[in-house]
Amino acid sequence: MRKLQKLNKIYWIYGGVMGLLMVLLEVVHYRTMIRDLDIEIYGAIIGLLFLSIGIWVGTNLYKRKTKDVFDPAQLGLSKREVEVLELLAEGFSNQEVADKLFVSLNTAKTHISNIYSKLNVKRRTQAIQKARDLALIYPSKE
Amino acid sequence: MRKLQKLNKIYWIYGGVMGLLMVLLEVVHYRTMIRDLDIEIYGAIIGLLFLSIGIWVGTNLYKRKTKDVFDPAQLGLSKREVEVLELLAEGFSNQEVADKLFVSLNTAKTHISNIYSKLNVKRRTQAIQKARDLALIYPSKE
DNA sequence: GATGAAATCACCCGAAAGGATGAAAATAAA
DNA sequence: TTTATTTTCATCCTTTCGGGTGATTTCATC
Repeated sequence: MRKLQKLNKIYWIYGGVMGLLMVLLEVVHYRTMIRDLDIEIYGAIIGLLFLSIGIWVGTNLYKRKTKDVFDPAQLGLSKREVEVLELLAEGFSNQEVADKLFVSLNTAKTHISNIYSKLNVKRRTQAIQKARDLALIYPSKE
Repeated sequence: MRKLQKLNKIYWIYGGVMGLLMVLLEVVHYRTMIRDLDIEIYGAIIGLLFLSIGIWVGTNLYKRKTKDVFDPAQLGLSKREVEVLELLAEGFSNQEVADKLFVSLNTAKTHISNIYSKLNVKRRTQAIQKARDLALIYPSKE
């Protein structure tokens, strides 16, 4: 739902930009016609213009794909569970997670198990993966 | 040293591709001249061509930036170990890694243990962390 | 004050992961 | 060809992880 809306927005932006560029193309076109420039120069201008547009679109497309922030609550994750998840992603063992949160090992395990079922995964490495993909935790250092 | 060589290779590839595209451009150009097509069609072809080229270059440029910073050999990691490391980062279990590489579980475990000692870590989550930080593996999916 | 969600803890059990060690093929390098 | 490295596999053992179940305590909300 929300994702679709976002995507649609992106499409609108791209569409608008494309439309503007079409107008620009026409302007350049008629300008060159009037001044009777060589067709090769015209082609070069068009080429350069669209090349830069393509690069811009390409980079932005790639950026879009890799990000996108999510709401932990949407997955039913509690505050505490997000905390645990962050510690998991930092490579801590169950015992270490328990120590850092000042709870027992059993409690930590319970949280972790709940996280797994809510994220629909089976291993901690997968949980970290998923959390990263959903940007529930910081994507990387620095 | 090796990194520079790699980059140079990339530049050569880009250069070569660009050269080829110039030739292609000329071919399209003369073809349209001969057949006396409208200048607008010519422009559209050039535009589309360079747009797609731009998108391709753009995405690849972005990928380059985020990848390939470190030399695995510098840490003493063998080719096979890097392979295993990538599978670890994708959240696979020891058994799954073994299956994907068509080796026994014991072999996979040996590789993994060696990776740990070479990366100076104790758990697989830490290995993934470190590999990510050192950009030994791709930062994110796809 | 009752209700429900969140957080806490415990116990059991099987599966997976990790450590230590040894060793046989296969490849690469000398 | 001989040496060195990589890749492969094995066995034994300990620790950690994960699943399942049940229970108690906060805490906010109605």
